[in-house]
Amino acid sequence: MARTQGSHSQITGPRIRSAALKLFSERGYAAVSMRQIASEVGLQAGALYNYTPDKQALLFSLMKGHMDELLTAYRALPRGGTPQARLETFVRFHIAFHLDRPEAVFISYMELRNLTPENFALIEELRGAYETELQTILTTGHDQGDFALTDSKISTMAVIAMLTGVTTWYRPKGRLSVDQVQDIYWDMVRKAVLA
Amino acid sequence: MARTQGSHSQITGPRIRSAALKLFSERGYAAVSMRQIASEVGLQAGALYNYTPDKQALLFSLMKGHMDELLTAYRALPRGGTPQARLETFVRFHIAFHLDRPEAVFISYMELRNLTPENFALIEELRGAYETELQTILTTGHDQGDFALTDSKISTMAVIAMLTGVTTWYRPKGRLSVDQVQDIYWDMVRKAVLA
DNA sequence: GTCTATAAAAGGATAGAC
DNA sequence: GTCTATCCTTTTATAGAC
Repeated sequence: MARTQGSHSQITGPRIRSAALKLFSERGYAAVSMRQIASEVGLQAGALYNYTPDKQALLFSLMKGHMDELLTAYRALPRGGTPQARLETFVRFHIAFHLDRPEAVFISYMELRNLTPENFALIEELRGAYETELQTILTTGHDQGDFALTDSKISTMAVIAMLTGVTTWYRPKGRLSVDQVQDIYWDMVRKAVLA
Repeated sequence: MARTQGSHSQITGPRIRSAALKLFSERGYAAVSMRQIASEVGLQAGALYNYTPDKQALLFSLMKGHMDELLTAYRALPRGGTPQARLETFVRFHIAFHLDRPEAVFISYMELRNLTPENFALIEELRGAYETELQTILTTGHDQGDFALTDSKISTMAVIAMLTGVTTWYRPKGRLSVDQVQDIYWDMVRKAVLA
């Protein structure tokens, strides 16, 4: 049965992170109190400080973890093939990855301004690295004559904005599967950059 | 010279709205206090309540004003022509309108969750009406064989997400003019929905 | 219409008992 | 490792003087 006191260090940390992820994504970092996070986990507020030095570190940890996971997962994919094949891989990966963790995606886009300047710079560097992965594909394809782009940086931003937008409307119980969504977006992206 | 007391009802209201718009967009609704808004205008916090019943009403007023302006401005445009011409009008309008008021755009996308349920429903209705304008263009073009769409609702969301994304990277002093940005995005949208 | 003053609640974070 | 208790600050909103 439930204990109201005792030692749970192995599982309490992840539960706090999970609760913070949920509450931050639902209500926003600034609108969520440490007491609310603690309550969600079944703790008193003071106990949280055994796991994070402060609220800011908790937010940063969630965002850093998300960006690290994004880059690691993408870079673990096979990288060969034509620019078109690599672009298709990117599109399908981006959609699947983002639809799989909507809360972390939401936080990572919405709470940037609540990071300290130092933490913001670190997250932006990771985001930039991910964007560069796509931009490299697009410029390679452009140089080989497969793609027609006026400006590779803008195309990069446009494609990422379009793809990330799936998280604003997709619902797992909805009428479309992730596979179908991937097919539809790949079709639009493919045509949009076509030579 | 500056007065520290006195009556300014004609201009204080707009200045409060302007200050709130700026601060909400920079730091987020929940992170901005009424004192900070008042300070930005050169008032004490209590004076704000001559202009708004509470903080929530101030946020809602800004978002409602933005959405009303968006719909009114779009519907004032000429509506005739082929689906392709109407789509181009939409794309260019959406970019120009959004780049012209980045703060209101930011708030209207980021602060939805800080609205009361009633206010949220009202804003969502306006957003839905705007999306329907685009979806109508796309389905008309699809039915006439000009466009090839797997799913008109998804195409609508994808195009809007892509276009609205300009506000995340565009800077007025940057290397591209609004005209150039419109050209680039219109090229991508046009190809993306092409039959 | 704005000020000062204040009420009443909630916030982040810490100390010390267990 | 968690609890209770508390410090100190900040918050939204109101009351009454000017």
